Amino acid sequence: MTVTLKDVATLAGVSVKTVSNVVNGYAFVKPENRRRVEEALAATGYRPNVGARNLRRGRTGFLALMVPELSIPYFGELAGLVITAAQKRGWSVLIEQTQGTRSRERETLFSLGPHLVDGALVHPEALEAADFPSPGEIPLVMLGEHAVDVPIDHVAIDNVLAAQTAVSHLASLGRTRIAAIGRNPARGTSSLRLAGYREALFLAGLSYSDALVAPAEKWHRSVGAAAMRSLLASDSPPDAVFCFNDLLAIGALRAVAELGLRVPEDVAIVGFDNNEESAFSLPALTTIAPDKTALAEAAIDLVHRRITGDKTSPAQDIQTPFALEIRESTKGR
Amino acid sequence: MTVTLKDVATLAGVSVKTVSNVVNGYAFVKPENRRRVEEALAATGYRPNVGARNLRRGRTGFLALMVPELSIPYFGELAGLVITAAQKRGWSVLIEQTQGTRSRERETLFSLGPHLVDGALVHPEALEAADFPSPGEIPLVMLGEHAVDVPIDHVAIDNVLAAQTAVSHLASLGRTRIAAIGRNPARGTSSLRLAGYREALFLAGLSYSDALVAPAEKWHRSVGAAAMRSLLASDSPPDAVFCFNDLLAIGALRAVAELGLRVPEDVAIVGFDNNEESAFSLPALTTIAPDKTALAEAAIDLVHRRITGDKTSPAQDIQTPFALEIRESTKGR
DNA sequence: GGTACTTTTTACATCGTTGGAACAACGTTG
DNA sequence: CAACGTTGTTCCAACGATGTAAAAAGTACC
Repeated sequence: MTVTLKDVATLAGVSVKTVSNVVNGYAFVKPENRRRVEEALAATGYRPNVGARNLRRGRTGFLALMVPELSIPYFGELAGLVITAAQKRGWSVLIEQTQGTRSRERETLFSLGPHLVDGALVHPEALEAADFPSPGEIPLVMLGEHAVDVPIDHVAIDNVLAAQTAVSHLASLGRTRIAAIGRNPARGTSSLRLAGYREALFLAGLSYSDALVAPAEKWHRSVGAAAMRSLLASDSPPDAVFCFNDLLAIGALRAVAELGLRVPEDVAIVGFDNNEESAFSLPALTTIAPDKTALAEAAIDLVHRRITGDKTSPAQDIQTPFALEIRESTKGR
Repeated sequence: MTVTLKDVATLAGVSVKTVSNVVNGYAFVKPENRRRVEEALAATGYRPNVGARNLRRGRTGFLALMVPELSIPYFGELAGLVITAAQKRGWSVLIEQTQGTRSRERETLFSLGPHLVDGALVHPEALEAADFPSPGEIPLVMLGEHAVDVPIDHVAIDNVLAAQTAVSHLASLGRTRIAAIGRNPARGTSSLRLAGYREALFLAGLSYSDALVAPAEKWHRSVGAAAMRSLLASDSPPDAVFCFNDLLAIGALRAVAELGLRVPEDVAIVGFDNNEESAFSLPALTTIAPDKTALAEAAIDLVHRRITGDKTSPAQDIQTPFALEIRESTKGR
């Protein structure tokens, strides 16, 4: 049923290796033979057995991408871009979901044998430094915020600066009671964005207050709504909110609307991630827009470099660009 | 560096095969030897070489999932569920994106050699019957609407009935000028949902009018907004709209809002897919909610059955449940 | 102690492919 | 025409695992 090199060789009347040579574009094959082999190839519909080839070459042709959940828009979008970038380099991408739990992340990281994939892009959420495998197992690139300090290649935007930019924008609109939603000590991202938030407050001459920082276990829409409700229920409610991602912001928008308040007149809202949906919310969401394409391509670039040779140079830390996308939720319509 | 069976065997002082037997849980191994092997296994940190094992066994341990684009929420959510369901059965999932173009879909389908993956779940958008590979290549399961008539296992909800349900809901609210957005002759889904739309109109005693059916090349938010604008600009604008997916509906919501009209008072809107974001739009979207988990699990079930044995029984056609999720965009707040 | 049987281990071939060495064929050259 | 470099092809081993079959070890019984 399945056609092997041997079948093609028999049909073409040459050795298996000659067929292999044709398939792999080896230069020195007599035109006559090349023609015969190519005909046999076409006639049989030969497809190389990737497994066997990789066994021989010591490569698998696969990359793993580890993310919390594909159903989260940011990761869906990112995964799509990573797959596209990987394809250009001839890799197929295997996706592993961890639900953002530390145990699943550890398990996944550990299960990525060198035989399964050539390398991996990981977007950790809760991993700690100790969880990382001894370096040199397989090439690893970390995506997203550099929560822990491990000597591993890493690509992300400058989270502190991005958060600071978002909050400074709110301050520049004259808002003085700027809240934040998304504090979560277990997530590295959270502390970076919180740091940016505090920096911006400081630069604007505003004072920091714990009461204005709402925690959020999961950064989901419903959590954002709940957090917003509790902020608005306080004695001195905020006149602006920086949400640590767009989902929280979308939830916040809804909570504000349900209380009959207006965005941005009563409360201005800024998100983070620039999910596609955020350009269409009502009102459209002002947000930090990371260049996700650049992120995906830089990551693939890095892992490519590690796989093809460079095993030794020190871990790199690449920052990709971002922009503040100003929309209706801060500037109105 | 990499540990093979041979290394473990040397360390344990037994033959390679005995180690293999231990690894694979073969019954007749002397307790003493088993212990020694297990120690050696632990000491070396042996991980089986998946490629080699599969070469021998003729299995790869991978499934492919072919979708148009992961950044589309429906596919992101579905892919997540498929991966989870596959994992329970010990498969890893490889994702291929086609952008919904026929050529990419054909290419992808063709490139799925039997060596690369054990089976594939495909969600075609533009494929035609002639594009399908000769049956028996690798197990294939079609997800989503059965656009073309090919003898291939297939899982989906009843699209005609679902569309009919959605539109009947609008009619039951007393709406009489019910429009539709999403007509696209190149997509099988479109004709099914259009058929359901017409059925519902008929059942409600409403007449069909081409003028109320807006085409949509891509079912994206911006297209939905544009289509809605043109519907509202007509002489006798609709008082309700059935959008062929949630993205179109989200776009429509925005167009209505930009014109200063109200949903659902002036125009009621129903979507299709129940994307997570649709529960949080303003107003929240009434929509057809397919049971995506059931869909993913049924598909994995089917492909599992085909891979492990049953190659001969006729193609199955499984219908998974759906529900009408009534929210603010039709019933108000 | 020999026979028959069961349990345990091993050697070997094999999956489909490619790298390397060996070999064959060829035209040039001295 | 022998020696030689160049080109083209074949043979063999290897990648790491497992199935098969046969060898070895152990047990039971007469």
